[in-house]
Amino acid sequence: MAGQETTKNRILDAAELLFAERGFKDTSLRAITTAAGANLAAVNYHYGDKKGLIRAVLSRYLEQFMPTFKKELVTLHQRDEFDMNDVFLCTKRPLLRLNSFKNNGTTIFMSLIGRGYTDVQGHLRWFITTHYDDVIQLFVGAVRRAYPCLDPETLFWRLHFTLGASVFTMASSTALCEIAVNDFTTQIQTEDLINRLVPYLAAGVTAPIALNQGLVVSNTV
Amino acid sequence: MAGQETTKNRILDAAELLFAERGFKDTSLRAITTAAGANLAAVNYHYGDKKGLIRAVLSRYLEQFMPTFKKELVTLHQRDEFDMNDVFLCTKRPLLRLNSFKNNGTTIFMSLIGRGYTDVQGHLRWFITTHYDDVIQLFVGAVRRAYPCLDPETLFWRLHFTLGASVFTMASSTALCEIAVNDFTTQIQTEDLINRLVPYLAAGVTAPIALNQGLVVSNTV
DNA sequence: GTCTATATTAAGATAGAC
DNA sequence: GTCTATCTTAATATAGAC
Repeated sequence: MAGQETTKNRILDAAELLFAERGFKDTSLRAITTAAGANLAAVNYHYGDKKGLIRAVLSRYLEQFMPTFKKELVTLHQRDEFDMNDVFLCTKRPLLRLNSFKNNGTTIFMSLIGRGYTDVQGHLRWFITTHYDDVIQLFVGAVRRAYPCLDPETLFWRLHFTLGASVFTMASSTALCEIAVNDFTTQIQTEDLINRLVPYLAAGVTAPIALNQGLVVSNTV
Repeated sequence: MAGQETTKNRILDAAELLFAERGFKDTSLRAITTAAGANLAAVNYHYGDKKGLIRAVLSRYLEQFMPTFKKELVTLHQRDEFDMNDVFLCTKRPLLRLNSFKNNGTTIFMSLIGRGYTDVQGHLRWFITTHYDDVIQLFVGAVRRAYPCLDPETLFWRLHFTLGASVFTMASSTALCEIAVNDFTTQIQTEDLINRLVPYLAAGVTAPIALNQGLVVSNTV
């Protein structure tokens, strides 16, 4: 079904690699079809246009990731109490599972998410909030339960910072980890990266609430 | 000297706004020259090519930011002791000073840095490390002094996470803060954003060192 | 320094034969 | 479904008059 070596699938496979490496805008349909050993016209035939191909690449990964991520979150919510590390650790298993779905799957997925947020403005964001809003709500709810004293505005910003740290790391992880390439090492590195990222994010989100530490430049009273 | 209303400067002013908004790749020379009220050929005449223009835009801001940032770091290093918040607060005054250099200067600079790291791969990174390596070293040194027990690898990754959270927030700050537009409110928001970001980053960098929390999938012993 | 006109390149997309 | 050939558009860049 999903893994057939059809032209349509070869294009998808080639596209996700190139998109992850160079970004969506910087990857031409010619580069994709050449890498896939397909004809230039094939993309338009099978996916309508480039946007359709991007959507297909993103959704294939999201359909792998989101359901298992949701399961983790549901399980977490069943516990009486948990901390912020537990919340972020919910991403771990779903992320690593992508490596069995596809070679280097975790890294590719991470890069794609990063690209999707920086390259195409709002495209991915819209996709996720319309299709997977329930998962987002579960996640935000878990963060709130783990640290209830966060006011909504601080929560909003800190989740945004978190997204930034994750997405940026993800998008450039290939460039950074250009050391080892074979599968086993990649597996180790991916898990290691998550293990490093989780405590950082958890500590950031649970930081003491900022005081009003404005620079007093000219205080008249 | 620097603020003359020459065509060359009008192009620079128009370019930095458009680059910050849409990114480097998505901003055509036509859009820039039109906004600047200049002829299309003027960019090539004054800056050689588009890369030259991008460099000029970036370096004009970096020349404003880096020297004052360096001063703050030197002053910090003179103290007997300081914590991680103090380290990150060194960015605050230099960043806000950009608002007197130019309207909305802080936000524009932040966006440009964000764009520079995501759009053009390595371009900005090279620029900073070759021209301002001393400042980077001072900064990393301050982080080390504030939290000496960090091993080099953990330090490396956490600074990278920090860069990601900052850069991503910066690049999308305009999109997020599309609420208020007038200068006074912008000033407030910029400072507020820094005040929110600093404790998050400081807490992340000083998080407890990650234990080896690997997923035991199939442990044979 | 500034303009018009144009060269060059590259990309997305489609028509129509097979 | 796949291919060749081609259309269309848009971008960077330059030549050469003024």
